[in-house]
Amino acid sequence: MLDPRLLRNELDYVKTQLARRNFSLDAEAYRELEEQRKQLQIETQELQNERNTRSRDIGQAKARGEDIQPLLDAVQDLGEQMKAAETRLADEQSRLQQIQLGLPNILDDSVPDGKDEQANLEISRWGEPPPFDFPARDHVDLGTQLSGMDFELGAKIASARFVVLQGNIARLQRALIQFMLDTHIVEHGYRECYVPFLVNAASLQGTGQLPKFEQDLFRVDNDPPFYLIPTAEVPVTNIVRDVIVDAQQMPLKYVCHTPCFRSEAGAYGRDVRGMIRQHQFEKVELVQIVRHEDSQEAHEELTGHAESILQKLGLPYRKVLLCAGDTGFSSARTYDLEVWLPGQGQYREISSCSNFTDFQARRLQARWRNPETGKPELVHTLNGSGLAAGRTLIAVLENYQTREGHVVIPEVLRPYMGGLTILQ
RNA sequence: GGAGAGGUGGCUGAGUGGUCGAAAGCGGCGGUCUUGAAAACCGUUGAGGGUUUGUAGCCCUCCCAGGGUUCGAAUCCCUGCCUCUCCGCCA
Repeated sequence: MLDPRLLRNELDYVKTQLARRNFSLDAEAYRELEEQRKQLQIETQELQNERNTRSRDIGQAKARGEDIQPLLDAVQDLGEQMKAAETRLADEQSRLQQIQLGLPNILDDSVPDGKDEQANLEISRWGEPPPFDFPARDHVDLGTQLSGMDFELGAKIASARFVVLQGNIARLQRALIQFMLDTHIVEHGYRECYVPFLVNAASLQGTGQLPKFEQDLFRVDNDPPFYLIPTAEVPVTNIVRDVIVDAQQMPLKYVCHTPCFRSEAGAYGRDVRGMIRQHQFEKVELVQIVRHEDSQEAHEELTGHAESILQKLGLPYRKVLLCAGDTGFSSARTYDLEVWLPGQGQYREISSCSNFTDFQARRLQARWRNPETGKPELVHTLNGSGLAAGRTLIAVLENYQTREGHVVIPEVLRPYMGGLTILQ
């Protein structure tokens, strides 16, 4: 959510900023609603004030043993008026709030213009695509040949976009997850956590998935409904919902492995082959809760933590700064890390690292107490995949394949694989 | 699933329907004392919002949430959520 004061005082600025995302804000309509709100709120509060004053007088008169009937008569229809005003104000405020909840974050100045991924800005490349002297197989062929990756079985048990992994391929995915968690805990100072995979609507509104993106989520038929988490970002960031964090505890750094569930509505034709786009996948997520003046630096640091996993695994990747049109709803600035997939002959997203500034914090009422002012201030929230384990598994299989269709296990994973060096 | 108890400020914990946003204690902050610290003592200390150039003043809201009764609700009534205890069941 954007600062309501900013919307009130600098509406044209907001409109210009949001236009970068191709989001069109009807400034005139908003201004009108805001004007009505102001009138209604003043009116309502005046009526409440009168009610309070008169009730106090009645109390005092009664205590003195006076006849209070005339006073009671005088306030006869005050209550009605006040209730009516309160109702109108509540309606008006909820109308405004609905609009506010639908407005995306304001982009950082450094975000390049552009409407889609074509305009993303490549920042850096690391590693070289492996120089195979044979035609590269994709992970579906490799996985099938190694007999541990079965999409038909996934479809039988659940539906399309599910997979069953078995044997050493299943173990390899688990090894990747363990390796990532250990690295972030030991080397990068994150705190591991375990969280609910089903969350309530308030949590999803806090991080920005609701009310606007319900079609991307799986809803569980419960009253009130639960939703399967689309990312650990949701439960982990909600740790600080309605919390005022002590200054000494800042920054908070969490790492969390969870399955993620996405309906992929609107992506029916895309990436239908293989494990690239599944309804369920494993991910290790990094979340940071920081002071506002630290979030830029934290964004670089967190992205670096995700990069270090790719580097330790020896996977070639590039780092991309997303353009205005490609940056997510809640984010002010996002880096994508794209890993080289020999089977596709292209770089594909394996991590997305975002600075949400105070956008989520305002929805979450997530604050910290600034010792300098003694007052609560909104935190800044950040997160990034460190990394998407399913896609990392794919990347390992494809980049470490041999002519025979075997897969060499990267050094750093061998301790997690009981010393195994090759899948065959 | 059955039976019972309860949800008040950072924490503990009071609160006959009438200046209660709320006693007291702890904690925090500031000060006195001290070479320094501790102890003691004094003071101070919730959050959100409106108006406004305003971190000034004035005002509104908030004692789990949502309704209701009343001139007036932390206090009374209803519903929901959550927590705790016991029994049953279960990983």
